[in-house]
Amino acid sequence: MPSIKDVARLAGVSVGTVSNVLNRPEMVARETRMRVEAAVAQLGYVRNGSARQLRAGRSTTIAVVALDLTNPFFIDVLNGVETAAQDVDVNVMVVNSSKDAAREARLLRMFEEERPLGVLITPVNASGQRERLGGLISRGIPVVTFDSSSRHSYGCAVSVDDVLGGRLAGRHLLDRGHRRIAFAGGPFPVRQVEDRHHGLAGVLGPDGELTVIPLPDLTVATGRQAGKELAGLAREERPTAVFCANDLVAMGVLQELTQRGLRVPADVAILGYDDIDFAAAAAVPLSSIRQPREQLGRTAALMLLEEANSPGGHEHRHVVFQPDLVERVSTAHP
Amino acid sequence: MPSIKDVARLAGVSVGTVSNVLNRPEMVARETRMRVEAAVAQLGYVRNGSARQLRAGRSTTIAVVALDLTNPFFIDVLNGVETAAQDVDVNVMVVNSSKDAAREARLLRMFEEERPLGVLITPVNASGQRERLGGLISRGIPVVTFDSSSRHSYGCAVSVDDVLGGRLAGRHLLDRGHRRIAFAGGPFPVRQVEDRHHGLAGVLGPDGELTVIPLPDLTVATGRQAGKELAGLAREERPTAVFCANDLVAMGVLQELTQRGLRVPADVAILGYDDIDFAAAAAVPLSSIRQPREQLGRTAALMLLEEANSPGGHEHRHVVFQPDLVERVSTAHP
DNA sequence: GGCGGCGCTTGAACCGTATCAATGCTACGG
DNA sequence: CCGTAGCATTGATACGGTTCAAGCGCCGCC
Repeated sequence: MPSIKDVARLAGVSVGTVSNVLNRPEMVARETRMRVEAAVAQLGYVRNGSARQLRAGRSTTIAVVALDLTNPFFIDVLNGVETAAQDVDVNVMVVNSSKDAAREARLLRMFEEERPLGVLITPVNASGQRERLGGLISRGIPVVTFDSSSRHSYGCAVSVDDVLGGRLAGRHLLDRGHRRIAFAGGPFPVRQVEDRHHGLAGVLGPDGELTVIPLPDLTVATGRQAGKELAGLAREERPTAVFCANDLVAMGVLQELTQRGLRVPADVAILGYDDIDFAAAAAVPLSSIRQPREQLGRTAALMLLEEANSPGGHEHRHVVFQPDLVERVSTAHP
Repeated sequence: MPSIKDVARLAGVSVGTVSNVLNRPEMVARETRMRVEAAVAQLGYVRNGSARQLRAGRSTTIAVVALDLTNPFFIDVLNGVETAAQDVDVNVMVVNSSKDAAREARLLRMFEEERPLGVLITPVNASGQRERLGGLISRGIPVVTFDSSSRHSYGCAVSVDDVLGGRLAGRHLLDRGHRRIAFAGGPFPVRQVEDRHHGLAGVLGPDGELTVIPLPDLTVATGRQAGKELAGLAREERPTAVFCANDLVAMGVLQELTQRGLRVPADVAILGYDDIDFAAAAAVPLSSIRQPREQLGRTAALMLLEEANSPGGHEHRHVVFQPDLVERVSTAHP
């Protein structure tokens, strides 16, 4: 495997010069540069990343710790991150915590060793967050949390106003004439779930009647569970609309209701959250609360890069985006 | 930032000893070891990954170049990879080529510099595959292709028999009494698409009447396009079943047909491919050809690790899995 | 008592690169 | 003709580990 020394020897220059050709080509004489470039090509030389990083003390890739890659929401966020990173020639690597705190801890420990340019993370849960992220932060590795489960973060953060999302949902359903409304989601310690519920409840006020269908998880499977519960209720006490804590749940509810002969939206209206592509593609296209996913990712990446590039003082910021409502058939007028 | 030297000084030993405590603890005296461990803890020392890797010449993380993270299929494969890697304490990092050849090339170049333990990849396309992967291979970095678009690979490969998948689909639809059958998929240079079509066509023989609805891409959107085409046909010439090149397409077809008042499976049966979770959760649960996704990933990872651990001779292998059929409502008897 | 062997530790070499002070060279102005 | 400025190149050093031959002290054996 040719090293920079081999290149130097072949080109008849010193290693310093080769390094200059590679990193600051403008400061080496044209003729020398060409000789070096020829040698590089001839040997098929490629720089050694570890050596560079060791010397430089910093990497050039940012790490994203995704909470759950099976949720398309994160994939879209990821796209935003990659867009921003690409512009400044920074690489993005993704790892998957799969909502597993132990696994997340392992990954973060690994990053303490690898020292990426920065870490973008949706932490698994609030408890222990401080300890798990502390190692990175104290080592000077910028950490930006996005869509965090915790209300207060250590460092920069970007999120979407979930209380507002809940309010949008509530107003929309009231507008459509619904008064008996269900909220399907959980677990409740999760901030997003709590906030969305809270926003909804706040808007309904005394006029509405709010039923909560608690779920252990936000997946299609638990959504079906919720659908089953709804379908089991007598018509006169069944909510006429369900607000689901995310689109996966909404899809499950939709499927179960449909299969049990209930019509959406005529019998029960369904409103989801996240506006994932699959939601629009459902049999009854789902209305949903849309989060600016790519923008979320892009902004998070930009904040991370900014922090990484300002060695001195850096003001941590907290950017909050606003969700909006996407109306589709599942909440149309009966 | 404390280095190994600081630890050595604090513990009153040489750096070599500290290194031994970290890497071969059994060969250092108990008392010394404890002193070193105490020093490590006190300083909060963590090893420098780049330095280790520079010295060792090899990394301990394997890289996965995913073709398209928006397709849940790959996420499941990824899970299999992570399972296998976890067992031997190897990390997995994911990057996303997004079906973009230029991007893939950039990522592979980066890996030539970073020298991961190995690279797992579904190449964007067959053409140019040799050049893009050649750099890695000639540098001794094992490459395993999975679900590759090319029929012949350089190195180990794991894939699923798509021709068989097509045959299973064809037989099933014939069994159900269908004779006018459509295949929706594309682009055709893609091996998977070609093979699935080929398998189907082979089984139909002269009895059946096969219509091909070519698509530029396998997404929900193009699936809707296909659905529109189907719905536009007069009843007597409309195929009574569609075999879709993947589940995303099938979902699009399903949605469009349903919205245009056609019943599934009564008017048109739909058969998908991949058996992603969303397929089971569709309004009309989709029948689909299932690929052993996690196993695909697990096997690919194991082959990669094996190659990485056999410095001498290593026989490249090609493992082919068999798909099977999952029957659901979308192809039930009318 | 000397010697061999064993268990543990040491110190130095090395991995491949970036950086920077020092050096050499040229050309130019005084 | 000398001093100097400017440019291109060099060579040494540091980055933080791992590894390995060599050293050291101690014990048991002959």
